[in-house]
Amino acid sequence: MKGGPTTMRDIAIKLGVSISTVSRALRDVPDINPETKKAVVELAEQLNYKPNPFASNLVKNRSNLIGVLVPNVEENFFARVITGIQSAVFDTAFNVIIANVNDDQEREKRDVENFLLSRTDALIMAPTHENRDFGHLQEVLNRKVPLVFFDRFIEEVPTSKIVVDDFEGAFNAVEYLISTGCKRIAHLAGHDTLSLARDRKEGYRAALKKHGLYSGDQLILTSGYTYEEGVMAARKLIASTPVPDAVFGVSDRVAIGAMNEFQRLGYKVPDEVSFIGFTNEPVAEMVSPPLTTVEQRAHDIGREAGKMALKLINQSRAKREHAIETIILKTRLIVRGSTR
Amino acid sequence: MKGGPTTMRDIAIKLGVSISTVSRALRDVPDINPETKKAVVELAEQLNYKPNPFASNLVKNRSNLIGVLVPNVEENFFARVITGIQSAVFDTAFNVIIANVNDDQEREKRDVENFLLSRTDALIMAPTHENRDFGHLQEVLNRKVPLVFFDRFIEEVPTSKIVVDDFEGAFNAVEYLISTGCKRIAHLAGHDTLSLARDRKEGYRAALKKHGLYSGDQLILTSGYTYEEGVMAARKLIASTPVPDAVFGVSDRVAIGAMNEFQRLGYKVPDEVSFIGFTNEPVAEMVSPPLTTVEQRAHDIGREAGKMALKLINQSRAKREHAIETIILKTRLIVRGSTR
DNA sequence: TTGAAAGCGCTACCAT
DNA sequence: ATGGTAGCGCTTTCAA
Repeated sequence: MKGGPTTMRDIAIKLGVSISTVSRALRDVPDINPETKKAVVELAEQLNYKPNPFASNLVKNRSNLIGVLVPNVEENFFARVITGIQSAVFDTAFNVIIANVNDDQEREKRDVENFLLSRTDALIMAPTHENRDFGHLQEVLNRKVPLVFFDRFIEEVPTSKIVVDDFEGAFNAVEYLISTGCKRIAHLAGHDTLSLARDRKEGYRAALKKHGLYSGDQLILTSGYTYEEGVMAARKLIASTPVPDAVFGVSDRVAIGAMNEFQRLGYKVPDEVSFIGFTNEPVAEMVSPPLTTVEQRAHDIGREAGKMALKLINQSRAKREHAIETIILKTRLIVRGSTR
Repeated sequence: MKGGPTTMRDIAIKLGVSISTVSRALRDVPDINPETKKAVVELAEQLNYKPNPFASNLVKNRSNLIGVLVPNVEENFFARVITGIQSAVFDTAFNVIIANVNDDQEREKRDVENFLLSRTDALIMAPTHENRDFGHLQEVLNRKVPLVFFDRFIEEVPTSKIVVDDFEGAFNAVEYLISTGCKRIAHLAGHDTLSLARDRKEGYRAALKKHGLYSGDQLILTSGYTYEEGVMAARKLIASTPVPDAVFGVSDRVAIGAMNEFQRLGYKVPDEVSFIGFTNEPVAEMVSPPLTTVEQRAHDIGREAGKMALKLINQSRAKREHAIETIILKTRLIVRGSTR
């Protein structure tokens, strides 16, 4: 009995059994006398015994930690994904540890290495934009640490992923614009480094083509995702002739930036110009008019990613190889006041 | 040489020295021959040696983890605080582990206990609304684990904290409304369980009193913090006579909800009614008109909290007692279009 | 300045 | 069903 918290040793001594027996009683192992088990568990309870995670981690070389890397927690989408992951993992033995990468590949590398050092049992991540160097992710695969991508993924790194159907989401959005009578639909696009940006752009093109409205990419502006970039893009669109009668943004923020700037310069929304965004952040319903957008199901993405990580962890333990699985969630168009 | 990663043992054998020597060489201990140290460090580098955190944690009974508990990551304010904490901790030996408590005291208790089990070296948290039971926090104090509150705090739990001057922020906001000619200023208040809600309310009252405009609390509505609650509150205000000519909200969201509802029902903002919020979330500049608000310096709060946690950890190590320190950051009024 | 040895708390293997 | 023992990788006495 040394000062610190109760250990198995304490329990073993008080009960006159061996430490091994205590260890077995406290876990779900078969070979244990129910009465012994009961006695141990009761005494453990009474002495407020808590296992020391380091000791068992050291032996088992696992951490019971799931590492999550997001580009930026301050983006509501990623915050919601985190909540989703946590809800999937909440009543398991695992804890979630979050790294905020700030869309910086160097930081991503560093954080992935840190997670590997900490023996995280799985990694869930949305890789950064500029991923040309996959060494750190390859290392994750080499070590057989389960890796789950969400939202974004890297073709060259074969692993499981959870994404939404970006193509279809964009397609439906643009088709909806067409159904309300819009003819000259601009797209504020993200950079082609991200598959989601490419897919949304493709969905946009496909919808136009289907309805005979596609005549090249003149109405595509590679703006980026932010509010300010939306404002800038709007100015360019307004300078063009004729001015578009609808704008489909790769993100809610870029769409809102554009919408506000159009309105500031005197255009009526949605009468003269319609706007649709992508993601359905809370801000979408607070702006005027409320933004029609594509629900990206952040929470579901997170929950599925968490579930998949847990599943892969169990598979690893059973020494099976990971099957690479892709879950594609369907989006849903949320119609609000920014469209006719 | 067993398959796994390089250990100190591997280095010791290759160099023909003892493990103790390797251990000393790899840390900053004085009693070590510079040449031995050099040789060890070089070989370690070459073999890509990485210390096993569990082993050293087991011995030292520390985790190099700083636990952060936030009510809800999906609130932009808390996401920004997290970024701030991470920026303070980034190039230290520590990692930040985040728990998302969902404003649920039971979950907070559970997560605090988890952190204690994981031997987190410090805790940074904004306690939940309904904190009547402090057992888990008392336990943190008992164990001499540094505890830092931010944004919210609990009088009964004496510990260091980082807050903004809520009273002054509210006072300045309301005084600004008065300076623009508003006379009948309503306050959408939070519940008195949170000191920040009480302080903002007091700041509101004090500004009115100073200018002879206070005549009781009839214009105070205890609405809550959300957009929807703002919408509801607006309806009540509009039903009252006379209708207020300004609204000061305890949060940006509640202010925006109210502002949108006033506008929907035909009121001109800011000509007929002015609005001020609190926090300066990004949404504040996206709504129409852009919301005047009190900058709450989330990032600074996080950075200060992180720095304070690190400082307290070092003090603990030196076996000194913690000095309880309170850092009060000054707010700043950001004037936009929702006020005259 | 270095080495040997004990031990952090737990798991897992081999006996019995 | 239980106990003994070795060992996970590291830090930290104590001796030399």
